[in-house]
Amino acid sequence: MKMSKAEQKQQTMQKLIEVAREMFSKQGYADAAMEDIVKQAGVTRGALYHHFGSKEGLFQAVLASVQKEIGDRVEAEAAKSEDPWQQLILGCLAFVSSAVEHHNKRILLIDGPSVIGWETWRRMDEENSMRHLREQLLTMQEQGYLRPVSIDALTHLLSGAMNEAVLWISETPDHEKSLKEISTAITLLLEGFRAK
Amino acid sequence: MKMSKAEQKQQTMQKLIEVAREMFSKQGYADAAMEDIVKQAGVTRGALYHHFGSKEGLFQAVLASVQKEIGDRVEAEAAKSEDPWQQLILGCLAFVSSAVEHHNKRILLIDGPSVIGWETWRRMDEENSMRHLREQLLTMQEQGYLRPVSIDALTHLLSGAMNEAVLWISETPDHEKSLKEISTAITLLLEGFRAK
DNA sequence: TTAACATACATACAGAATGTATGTAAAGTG
DNA sequence: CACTTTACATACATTCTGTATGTATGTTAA
Repeated sequence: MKMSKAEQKQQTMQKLIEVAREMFSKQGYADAAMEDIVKQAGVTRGALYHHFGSKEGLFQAVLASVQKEIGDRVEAEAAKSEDPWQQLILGCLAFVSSAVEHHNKRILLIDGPSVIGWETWRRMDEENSMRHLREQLLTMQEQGYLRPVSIDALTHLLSGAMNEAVLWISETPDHEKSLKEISTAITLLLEGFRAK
Repeated sequence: MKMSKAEQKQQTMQKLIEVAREMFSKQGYADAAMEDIVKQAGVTRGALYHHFGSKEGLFQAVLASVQKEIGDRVEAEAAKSEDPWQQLILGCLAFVSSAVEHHNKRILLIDGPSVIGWETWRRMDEENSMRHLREQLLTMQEQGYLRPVSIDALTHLLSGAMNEAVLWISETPDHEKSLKEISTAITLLLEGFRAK
């Protein structure tokens, strides 16, 4: 079983990301020691620093993988309808529910902005998981579904609202109930922007 | 000029909080070294650990002071109207604009949840700066101003939206312009919850 | 008023964690 | 087949938090 350098690299990085993702989400970034990560991944500090350069670099890789997973689910869910308004609502709810299910909220929403800085975090968020939201809103405004309003402002308001919703739901004892409450509230919230 | 223990304590703590607030907001929590903080405050590590117990303890004290400042401004602003609906809008805008002005967003919104944990951060936020939002919404619902909706859910949605708005505005080149856009958007957003 | 005590620090040190410099074996390349 | 690059391992330097201990000064009660 000979391995090419490329395969080896891919495999080592993947393993490190997996292990790090687990530890970052359970202990938080600050309390996860590189020493433990490499030990559990079966390599040494050398491998980690060779591929990721720093602890922050590793975190960024982990964050990207989490964002991508959620982004894919949102996209798939939104595509289930033809009506733009319905697509928007479906996408929002898909984001909230899939982010809640995923036990990586800490990486995605809590440590993310703090560790890599808000600007970088925002850029990554937009590229991976929030891209469609902005596009969807832009399209809807062009087609006259929305009242006149700054799309950038609206995008951030919605994004912030949903992120906080995810964290809140995760803290409540009855996820299903609070998810329903959030769904209702988001639907009403969006109603405010519907062109009359 | 003899100083009582109580005075001395008060003075040292205040000075440490001031210095720490400066460094936390400029360099971020992780990159602010206790050594530098105590040096700049003119005391030693002993004093810091005596009063605050840990770096996290110091941060929590700093966060509380920032939250209190903003909370006071929000309260004052909201009290300028008699109409509940107007009060709500005034309070929201006061929060956003005063948090934007304040150059401690990093402490308040970015490092806060990460350093002391989201649950603790939320509790502090509710006690200091977001308390009135929830109360205001509750009152308004009782008086029939709002559609039937979970107040908890709504509170978190609004809070999250505004926090994100603050960060976004801070990043834009023209604060005044983006603040206006956010104001419009928030007003529309709230409109969705108005009882018909 | 003075002995006993508590408080507010200072100092030195221990422990842990990140990052870096250097070495090495294997794969890739001309 | 020489030689270069890559993917690591290992040892070490640095830095930072937290703790243990010492001390001077203010406070309190007999």
